[in-house]
Amino acid sequence: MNIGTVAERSSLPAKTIRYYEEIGLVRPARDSNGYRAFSDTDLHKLAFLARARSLGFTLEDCRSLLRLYEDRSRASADVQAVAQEHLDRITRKIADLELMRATLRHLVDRCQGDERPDCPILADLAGSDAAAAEAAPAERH
Amino acid sequence: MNIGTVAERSSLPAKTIRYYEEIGLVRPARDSNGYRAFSDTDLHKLAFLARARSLGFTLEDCRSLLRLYEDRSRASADVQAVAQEHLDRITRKIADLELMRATLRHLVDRCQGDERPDCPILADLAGSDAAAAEAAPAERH
DNA sequence: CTTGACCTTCCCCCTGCTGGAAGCCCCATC
DNA sequence: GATGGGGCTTCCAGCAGGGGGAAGGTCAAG
Repeated sequence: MNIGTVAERSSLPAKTIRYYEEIGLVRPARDSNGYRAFSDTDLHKLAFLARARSLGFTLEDCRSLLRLYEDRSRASADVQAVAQEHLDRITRKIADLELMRATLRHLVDRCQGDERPDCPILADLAGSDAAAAEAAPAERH
Repeated sequence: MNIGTVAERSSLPAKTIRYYEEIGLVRPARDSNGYRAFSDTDLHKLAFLARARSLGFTLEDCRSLLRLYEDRSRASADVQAVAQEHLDRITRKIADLELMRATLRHLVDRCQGDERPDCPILADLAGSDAAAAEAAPAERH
């Protein structure tokens, strides 16, 4: 298979596939004309990568997962550990974003949104203590 | 004020402040020795930027907000629009992450986490339809 | 034979910094 | 006056995770 076919079937852009080869995640063979020649196994790996990326794993996580996937004597605990760590990162990220969202929502709600210049959002950003005390649920320090 | 002082007071690294100057967010004067000479206004702007960044605004958002902040004839609606758009981005991001989290949590919970190789996490990533149908709350398409 | 769709490599661009090297500057100390 | 240790300056390189596009080789159809 050429890269276009594989791109379509794995739903990864060709650019991305070339990049994954560059960083050693896949190692397709080459035809005599220099074209990459992907096997079914390569395609399978790329689909694996696409799915892992869609779950938010970093490329380094993907490398580990792919190694485990190919290691028939792996321990499922090792896979679980990678996934659990990622899960924790996601949970922390969500918590961060929810804090931001709460603060922003509060500020946006309090802003009149008219043609006048007075704005609690800018007041908060400018560090007005009154604005901070009154408008921001997230603490400032 | 020299950059070190300003860095401390704005709680931004000196490197970051130089970067903000490079992209035109601040324009400190220069002493005869070439050192950056920050005014109170510069410091104020940097603190504004630090706060806006901590709320997750992009640097381009920051540029807009700073312009509005300095425009005494601004309409608060314009500020609100920037913040609302950012709020929407955050909300979408949280939704994405929550989808990932639900799927991952499900997979991690179903994995035995022992020394055996069988693992629903890898089965899902590998696109096993059985694993997908049974293990993944997030749809695959 | 030409056209157009592929494919190749190459390098720069993005966001938002961070680290490091090489080289001034300034103040204190010996 | 030399020296030492901070500061400060610039520039260069790099991180993730690719995207855009140029310049050129290849291949099958008409």
